Amino acid sequence: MILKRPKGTQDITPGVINRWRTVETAASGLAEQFGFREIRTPVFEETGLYVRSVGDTSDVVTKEMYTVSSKGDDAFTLRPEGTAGVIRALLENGILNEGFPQKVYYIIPCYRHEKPQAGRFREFRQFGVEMAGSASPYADAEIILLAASVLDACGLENVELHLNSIGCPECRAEYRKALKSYFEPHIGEMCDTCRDRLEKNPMRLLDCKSPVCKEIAKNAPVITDYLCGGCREHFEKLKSILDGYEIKYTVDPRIVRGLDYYTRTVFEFISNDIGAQGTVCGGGRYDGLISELGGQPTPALGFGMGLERLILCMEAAGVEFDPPKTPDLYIAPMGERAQEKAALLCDAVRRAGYAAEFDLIGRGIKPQMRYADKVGAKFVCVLGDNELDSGEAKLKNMKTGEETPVRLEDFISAFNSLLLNEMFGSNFSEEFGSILNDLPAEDTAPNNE
RNA sequence: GUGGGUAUAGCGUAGUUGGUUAACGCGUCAGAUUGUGGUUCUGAAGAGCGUCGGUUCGAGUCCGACUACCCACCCCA
Repeated sequence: MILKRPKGTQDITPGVINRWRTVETAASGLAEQFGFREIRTPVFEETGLYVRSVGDTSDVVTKEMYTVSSKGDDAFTLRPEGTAGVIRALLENGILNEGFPQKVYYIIPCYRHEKPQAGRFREFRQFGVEMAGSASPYADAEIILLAASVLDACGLENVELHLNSIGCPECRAEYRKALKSYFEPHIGEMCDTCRDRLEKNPMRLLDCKSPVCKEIAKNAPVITDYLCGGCREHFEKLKSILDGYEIKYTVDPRIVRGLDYYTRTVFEFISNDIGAQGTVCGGGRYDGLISELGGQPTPALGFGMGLERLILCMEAAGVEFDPPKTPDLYIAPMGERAQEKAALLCDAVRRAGYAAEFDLIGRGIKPQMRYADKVGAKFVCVLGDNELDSGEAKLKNMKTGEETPVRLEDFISAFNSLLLNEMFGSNFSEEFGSILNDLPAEDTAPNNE
């Protein structure tokens, strides 16, 4: 009986790992271009961290956390999101004392006990960034631009940016009052959860999908009419910066976000191609979080991008992923004596910086050729008694079928020139080979990245 | 937590109104005269039809329960 993986998790098998490499290199590369440095924090944190940051009434905290007790000590929770742990780490390591702004990014697995569905998992991976120390709308624009750049680099064009401002605690209080007085007369007609929301979190009333509530919410007051002067100015400036970047967005007053720490700017990048869970990236500003977690009051903001959703979008759009790495050379030994030689030769080729394989299961020549073809080997070298006795073998170019004789004693330099010719043109090694041969082998080999 | 759908070899599927040794494609392995791949041809291995229990002379095909997965609500990445 084969055991099954836990519900809501997935295996990322070798056959699809290149999809992940594609998005991870795009994300980390762009983040670093924007001046974000990578940070890595524990997968579990003290439960209280999430209760204080994400919010003790949020769905994430009240019903989705994987909390474990550790030998009767404190309760720990598998991180349901990245921001809280990263801010904790920035505080704990004094990084916020090193000057502003601080900009970090991460690629991490997160855990939420939800019922799995298309684009929703119990273990999912996020690319996230956090920036601390800037209250400027240029900072908001900067992270939105970064997110848009990553989506763009992944070949996605049908992902829409939805933007909103939910104000600061002051103007939000005004807005809540307005919402309450608007909904109160209608509350009898609305669904149970909404009745509950009226007191606890009236902003969620706008989000309800039930037709009746939706209809009622249609004419509800919008937050943008209740923003205080500072918040309004911030939002207007952000929009004009985005216009300058020619980033398209729609102002969507219904975006309120389920994590309690957000203030002012909130945004989502939404796709229509991957089912009901279309939010590929969500983020915003959280100016109150750092002080909430015990630091000096410091403006901050960030976003999280769901990598499996990102990959789903790319698959739906037919985007080509970076191809997997293939062997530069496959050595096909025939017989015991040849296998010994093949093993040593293979080792030498790898030390020269190339990817190489040889037969490990004693197959005949034909299956070996098939294997070499299947794994996409660029060259094959057949090694049998003839080659061992004469000291000369052939390197077969699998694309052209062309065979080049090589002396086994200077196999590496011959292979080097062959590959360089392949990459840069037919006479490359004749013109530059002598220079390259004087260099250490490692420096002349392509690094295959 | 609520609702709907599906469940046949490693993967993707076919299995008519229940009836002989469960079929096909891909993949895997092996051959097609002697040491060379990608095409083609031939052959082989591999499931007893999610589990349990019913109905029946007889069930992959009908009924029930359970389980798993998928999708949707909710919420979010």
